[in-house]
Amino acid sequence: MVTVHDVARSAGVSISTVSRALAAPEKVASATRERVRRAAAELGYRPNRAAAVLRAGRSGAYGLVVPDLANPYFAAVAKGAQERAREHGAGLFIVDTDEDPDLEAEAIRALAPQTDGVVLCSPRAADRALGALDGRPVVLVNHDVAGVPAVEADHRGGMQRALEHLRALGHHRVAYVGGPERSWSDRRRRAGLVEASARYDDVEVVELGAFRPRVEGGQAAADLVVASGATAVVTFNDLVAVGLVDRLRARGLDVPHDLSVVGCDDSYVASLVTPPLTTLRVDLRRLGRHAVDRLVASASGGRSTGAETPVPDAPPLDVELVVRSSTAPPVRHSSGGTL
Amino acid sequence: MVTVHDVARSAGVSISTVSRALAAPEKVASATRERVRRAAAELGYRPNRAAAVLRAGRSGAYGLVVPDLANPYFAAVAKGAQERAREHGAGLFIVDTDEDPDLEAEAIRALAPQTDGVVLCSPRAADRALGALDGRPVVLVNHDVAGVPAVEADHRGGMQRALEHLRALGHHRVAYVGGPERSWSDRRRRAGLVEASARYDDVEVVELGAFRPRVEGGQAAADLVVASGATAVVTFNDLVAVGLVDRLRARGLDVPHDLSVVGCDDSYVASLVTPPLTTLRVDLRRLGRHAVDRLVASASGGRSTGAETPVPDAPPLDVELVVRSSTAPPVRHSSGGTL
DNA sequence: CGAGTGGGTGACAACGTTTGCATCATACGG
DNA sequence: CCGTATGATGCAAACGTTGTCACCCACTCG
Repeated sequence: MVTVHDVARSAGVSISTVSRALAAPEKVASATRERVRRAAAELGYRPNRAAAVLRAGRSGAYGLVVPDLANPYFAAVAKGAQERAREHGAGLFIVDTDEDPDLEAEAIRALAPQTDGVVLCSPRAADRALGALDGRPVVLVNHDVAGVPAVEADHRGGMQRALEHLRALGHHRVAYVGGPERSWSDRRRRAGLVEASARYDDVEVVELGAFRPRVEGGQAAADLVVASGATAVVTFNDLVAVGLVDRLRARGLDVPHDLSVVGCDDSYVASLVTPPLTTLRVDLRRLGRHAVDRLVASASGGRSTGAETPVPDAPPLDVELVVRSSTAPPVRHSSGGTL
Repeated sequence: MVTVHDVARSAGVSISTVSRALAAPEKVASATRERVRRAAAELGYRPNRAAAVLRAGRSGAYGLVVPDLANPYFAAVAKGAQERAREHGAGLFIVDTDEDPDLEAEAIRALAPQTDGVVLCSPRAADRALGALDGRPVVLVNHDVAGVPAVEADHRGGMQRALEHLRALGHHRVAYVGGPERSWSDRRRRAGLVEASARYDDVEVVELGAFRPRVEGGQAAADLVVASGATAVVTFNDLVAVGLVDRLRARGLDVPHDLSVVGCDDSYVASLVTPPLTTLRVDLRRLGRHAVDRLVASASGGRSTGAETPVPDAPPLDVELVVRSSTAPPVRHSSGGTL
């Protein structure tokens, strides 16, 4: 193993100079710096992370906690976060909690001491989670706790756009098929849609209860949607939309003619199913990148100044409407007058 | 921060005893062990990983290199690997190389010194990659290099099952729509199908060239498949199958009546599209778990014995055929006699 | 009853880095 | 030409853990 000592000997300087030349280049004369750099490159020196961590207290690695890596939503966030961490020269420990709050708390407890900060994505037990971190830098994704930096998508704006789209098509009664009861995202989306509808007096929103955020959830919701008399529906995510479409078809109803469907997330199933789904797209990769950026900012900022450096809250990420074939004007057939 | 010293003082023993009581319980008297354990728990002692790594040389973390986390295939493998690593009490650094061979080599170079071993999943540059690791434990997934432990799925058996299924339905001419040219998986699947067909003298396989392993690839392949005169087709993966079905439909052909389609992977799109795809399922999560198990085995085995402990090659994971609605007997319409 | 044995424990060195402090040389102002 | 300020460098002490070695005691066997 090549150590600072080897580099120092080869460059004819002391180990302190080597360390400084690599970590704090401005503190060393440029000639020396170059000599050290060359020697390091030549010997293939790679600083021992463990030693640096031990001495300096910071680890050069961050943590990311997600409920389910197999869910393309979180996979995309993880990809973005990983990418950005790499660009910052840091590693990323990814932990999949399998949606288990206990596992989540445990993961954080294990992660906290060996990382410089943790990104919590859609935490299932934010309260306990935050307790386990005692003051270590943390960034929340899809969650909100007073005083804790967070990164989020502009759900409100997205829902606004979805509703405008449906209204422009001529829909006046729109159902919302919600996700899990305790989901923060669900609350935001639901509220966004209701809020958007309040702006118009010719559109009303029917809120439908909690459903599993999967295909089965959509299947379970379909009959309620039909019974609600809505001509259009916005779902918690794309999978729910897929299940909804599936069940509607089984009942002989046609999407979009009998019912317009808007999904959420634009996960890649949205474009694959029949009909391709109109959906709300969030740049998840970017969400992950942002989260890491904020973490880096609060981690280094907090350290260098000593005092609390309140990293300014970033503006929420744009949510855009992707129009495909699952939305259309409502047909005014026999049931047209029932509303 | 609570250190061994604090625990030692509290338990009235020396730091060595504390270290042993926690790491090598059998080497310490049970009464002392209990006392130490209790003191540690009471103080909330958490060993400093960095210090342990620095001193002991092993890091308690593994690395996983995947080409694309957003691909559900790799996401599933990553999930399994992460899960198993956690069960082993280790962390997992996941690096997404974005299919870039350079990034892959760099990732490994960065990962190698700070982990106890690395899992390379579908490496894009296995040769360079392995060079970068100089002798550190490594396990390959979906790849094969002489002398390097690997974990793989039983592609041969899977293809055998797919072909038997199609033959039983009455197909005699089966096309294979291949994936990327340099893909190891593609070579295995292709060879598996050809090999299976060789067992029967009433079935022949038409191999079709390299296609992108995505929806577009399938769309591009569709016309060639039709022209080939095959009545059934097996694709490199599910996405290709989806693209294929899409283009066939656009041409007014029906799946499964005009052409039976078998996908690969049973990624979750397979059951969502219309018609739901018959496909070959691999338990990817298990694949990831196995990879980590083998890594742990070769990492600890190699260390404890000193000599090379050739971890026995694990049997390939079962690949099972999931029959849905994209396969059916060929119809003997006008073109029935052409073959 | 003494020597040998071995389990249990403590003292201490090392792991490779960062960093506060001391040192040295150089340049500048008086 | 000397004193001081300043910038560049070296020395050495940590960081918290593991593991080697030596030690002590109790027990056993001759």
